[in-house]
This record gives sequence, C-alpha cells and structure tokens, in this order.
Amino acid sequence: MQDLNDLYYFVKAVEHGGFAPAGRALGIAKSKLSRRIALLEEQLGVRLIQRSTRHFLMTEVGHRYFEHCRAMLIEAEAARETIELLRSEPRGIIRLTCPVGLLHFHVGQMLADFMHEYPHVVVYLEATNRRIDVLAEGVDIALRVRPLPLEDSDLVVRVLSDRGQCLVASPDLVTRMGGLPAQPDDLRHWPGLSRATPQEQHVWVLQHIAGQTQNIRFTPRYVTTDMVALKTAAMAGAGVVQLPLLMLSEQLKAGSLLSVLPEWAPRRELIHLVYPSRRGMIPAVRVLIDFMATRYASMEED
Amino acid sequence: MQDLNDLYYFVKAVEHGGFAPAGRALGIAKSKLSRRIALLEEQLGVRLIQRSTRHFLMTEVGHRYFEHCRAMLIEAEAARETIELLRSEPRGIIRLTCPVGLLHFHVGQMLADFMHEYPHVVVYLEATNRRIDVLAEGVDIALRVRPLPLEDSDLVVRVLSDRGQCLVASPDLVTRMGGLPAQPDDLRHWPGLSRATPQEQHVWVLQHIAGQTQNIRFTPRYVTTDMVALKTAAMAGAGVVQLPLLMLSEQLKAGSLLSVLPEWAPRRELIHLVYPSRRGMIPAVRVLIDFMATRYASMEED
DNA sequence: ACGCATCGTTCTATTTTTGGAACGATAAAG
DNA sequence: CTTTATCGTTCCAAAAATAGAACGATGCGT
Repeated sequence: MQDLNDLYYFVKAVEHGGFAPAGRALGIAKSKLSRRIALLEEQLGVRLIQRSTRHFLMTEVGHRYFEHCRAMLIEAEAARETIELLRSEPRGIIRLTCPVGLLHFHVGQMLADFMHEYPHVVVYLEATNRRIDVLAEGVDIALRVRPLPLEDSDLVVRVLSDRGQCLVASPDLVTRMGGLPAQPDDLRHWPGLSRATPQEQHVWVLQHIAGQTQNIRFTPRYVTTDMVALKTAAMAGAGVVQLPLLMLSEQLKAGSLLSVLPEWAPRRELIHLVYPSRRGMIPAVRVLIDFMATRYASMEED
Repeated sequence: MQDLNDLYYFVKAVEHGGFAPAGRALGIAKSKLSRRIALLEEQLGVRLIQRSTRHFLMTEVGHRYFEHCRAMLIEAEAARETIELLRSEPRGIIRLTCPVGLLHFHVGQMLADFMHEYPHVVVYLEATNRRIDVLAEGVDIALRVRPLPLEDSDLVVRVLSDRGQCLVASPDLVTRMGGLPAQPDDLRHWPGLSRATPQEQHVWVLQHIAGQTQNIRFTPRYVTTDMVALKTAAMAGAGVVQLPLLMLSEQLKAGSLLSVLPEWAPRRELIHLVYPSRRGMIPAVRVLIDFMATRYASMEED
C-alpha cells in the first residue's frame, strides 16, 4: 500500500523547489523529505526528481505524477473542508503575521478577545515588520499597513481601516524652533524622526486640503520601524515625526504633542489584511477576518 | 497536517463494514484501524462512525466525508497508474489463486516462465480448491475450472481453454469387468473415483454425440479433489474416473488408460480466470492474463 | 585558488507507531 | 439462562520512523 503522505511531500518539495526550503516551510526535517521521496521513487521504480545540492528538477514522469498528486491533495482538502463546514464551532490553527506597532495598538487586544471567544482556535502569530511572502511561508492572514495605492497582488485584500497620519512635535521643540512652521518648506531645517529602514528614502509626502502635494526630504536623526520608540523620542523633543492619528489621540488632547502643519496632511495608510484565497480557507480564518473587520468598524464610529 | 493514510483506512473500514474485516482484508492489525480512525475523529472533531462490537454505522457527516475520501483515493490510484503506464517493464505484486490440480498441469510451469521473463513481478499464489471471494480477499486474478454455463458475476471473465473431459479406466479393470461397457447404464456397477467433496453428489453427466444426455449416479470408493491422486488410482485399476483430456494424453497414447464410452462425452469444463475490473489493474496483471491466454492458445494448437 | 553557505544524503540515538494479547461488550445459539 | 464467537478498545514490548548531526557536493564571492 502506497503511503499517501509521500504524495503530499512530493508536491510540497516540488512547490518549494527543494527539500530544505520545503522542510523549513512545513516545519519538518529535510532528512525526512529526502528519505520519503527516495523511498517513493524506489517503490514506483522511477525517478521523479533529478536533484543535486544545487539542482532540483522534476523528470517528465515526475511532472505527470505531480498533476495527479496535486489533484489528490485538492480532494483531501475538500474532504477536510466538508467537515469544517458541517461543524458549528471554529477550530484549528491560524497562521497570522502583523507589524509590531499595529499589534501593540488594538490588534493584540483583538486577538486576545478572539481567542477568548473561540477557545478551540490556535493562533500562531509572527510579529514582524518585514515583508511576508504569504504563499511561500504558508501564512493564512498577513496584516499590513501600507499607503495608497495598494500594490497589485494575487492575494485577496480586505481593508480594515483607513488610517490618518499626523506630523507632530513636542511643545519644547516648537519653542526651540521659534514656533510652528507656516508652510512645508519651513520643515527642511527641523530635526526629523523616520519610520523606515536606513536604506529607504526619508520623505514626508504632504497633501494640502486644497489639493496640491509637496514632498519634503529630510535627513533623520533617528531611524527605526518601531513606532512606540518614535513617539517616545518625539515627546522628548528629539524631532518631528509622522505617526498614525490613532496612536496620538491622548497626547494631542493633553498637549504633550502638537500637530504640525494641520492643513497639510501626510499620505493616509490603509490597515488591511491579505490572504491567499477564499478556496481552502478554514472557517476559523474567515471568522477571524470578519471579527477584526467588525472591531475596526466599531472603532471608527468612536 | 492530516495523515492522508487515515483517509484510506476510513474508506476501507467502511467498505468492509468493520475494523476486523478490513484488517483481515488489508493484512493489518484491527487495533491499528481502531486507533487511526479514533485519532482522525479527534482531529476532525466529529464522529465519523458510530460503532460498538456489533454495530458499525457511518454518521451523516461520515457519509459526506467518505465521498471525498474515496475521490481522493481515486486520484491517488490515477497517480500510481500514470507511473505504471509510463513504465516499460511490468512490476509489482500480483495476488493469484488457482485450483491445485490446474496448478500442477501447465499453470505452475507457466507462472515459472512468466516470473523468469518478468523478474520485477512478485506473485503471491494461493493454491486452493475453495471458492474465492475475489473482491473481499483482494485477489487480482482467480483461476477457475467450471462447467458451462458460467455463473453470472460482477467480475470480468477471460476464457483460457475449453477443456474436454474423458472417462477412463485401466486395461486391467476393463478386463476384470468383462470388457468395455456398451452404454452408460453399464457403468452403474463399475467402481468409480470421484473428484468432489464427500458431501457433493457423485454423478457423471454424459452427453451423446447425437445429443441426448444421461446422468449416471455412482457411489465412489475414493473421493478427493486432487486430480493427480485420482489418475494414479485409476491407473492402478481402482476404478473409473472422469479427468481432463489434457492430463491423460500420454496414458491414452500408451494404452495404460483406456477411454470408456468414447461416444458419450462428459460435460466440458472451461478453464478461465476472473478479475475485479479493468479499472485499477496494474499493467503486470494484464500482462500475466495475456501471457496465460497465449500459452493456452498455443497448447490447443498441438 | 580558497572559503563559505547551502544543498541532499546517511547515520544513529530517540521518539513514535505497530502487532498481538487481553479485556469487556454483545448478539446468537443451545 | 449460559456459553460461544466476534467485535472494538486498550496496553505494552517490539519494530519502524524520525530529528538532528555529520558529511560530501557544489555554486558563488573574494
């Protein structure tokens, strides 16, 4: 009797282009994949993959076999989905990624509430600001914060929130600079704090309420992707920073941070999530997506 | 990651109506099936089979799952067939049954020749005169010798040879009985040898060359299903026996056995084989079927 | 040319799974 | 009612599979 799991391993090894990348993606030892495929080839009496340390190419017979194996996996997945659809309670593992700053504002609490409400759901969360390859990394949901326009993609997109941005500075810095700036060019000699990586351009893209746009290049004295750190530095008077309004409401209300050029708004950012496809999605993933969309919607009514 | 083999076990357990019969048919421990299905149910979070020591019923959700699992197995089998079709050399395991007497005449030598010619084919042979349930026992080919008409069946039938029968006795017995019989009724007081089981009727069904049929009941002095033993006893003068012409040609030619009532022929028997279906048949099975058909055809030209 | 990073394969101590025995459940037969 | 045969489940010693280390292969960069 053939080991049907070996057909799965074959498909995954091919999709990832090698045993090592497939092993990393699946969380299993590459030695297992090497052994399983070698045994499969021996049992079938054919070579499915011509491989060396640098080459990993399917044979012609491997190609033919691959199509059927993939069809088999689709049927197996359909079987599992049948069960999920018939079940009333979401369960299973959700693999989720989220930028760190976003996680600390609202998403962390949302996930905690979600997991409290659906105790049979397991969430594997990676908090990271790096770009995620959703398909290659087997991620179910990737949360993102990006400015318009969103880049074209094969992934399905769900917008959660349109996030306003604000340039702010501490009252102390404003005083030291001789008062608030009157126009965007006045900012060129103000110290800036940048939420980017060191190699990226440091630009404030500002749009006037009347419509025109100005790009203000600046040389930052502090560069990090961590928004909490940037806010802390801004409050200490280190420089001007562009941050989401949502994380500034207290300080603006208390006057510990002042809005800079309020009639010139930085480019808005969309909080959104992406996932590979509606096909193959377990109900728990769909429930989480809807849960977060609902939560953000209720926040924006406040 | 779901264990795809569990889907196979689920389908097989259901098809055989229990873990014990499925275990026997597949040659694996019922405890394994019990464990695998229990784990599968736990992982899916549903009950697939309501079972006790006497009841084995799929749930509704089990039914839905079953259809998809079976579709998956069909795809897996298609994958394997793809490989077989692309291979030039027959290989794999063939499960074969054959009546003992037939095996000793020709089939044994045929199988030896076949295995010599196709060294990558493994043959599991059961030599037995009992009735074989081809589907339940997972047999690829069952060889049979039966009189016309062949019984209706879901199995595919391939006739290999139309086997003439002959009543024979030794010259010594003929002398002791006062010469050859003139008509069938004369045989009633001749000692007979029966190729049957003790509970079966002992009847010679004789058909005249002009068409009429006579049934001659006899009380055998020797009953066995082993045709070689019957022939040996006949040659020793123990009685009259009905045997296939094919195993008598030497003795008839040498005169060590004489044809009794040559114008009354016993019912002919068909040597044939049955198999479950052309779908799912590995090439090696098809090659063996054709091999035997060719061999019997060449024998009948002699 | 050499060093390095990463690959697939092989080895072996460890982990997981299995086969078969034992057990309780349960229907059928006497 | 008791006995028997057969079922599915659980247990545990034995068998099989695995993870991770080690190794050789190989392309790339210096």
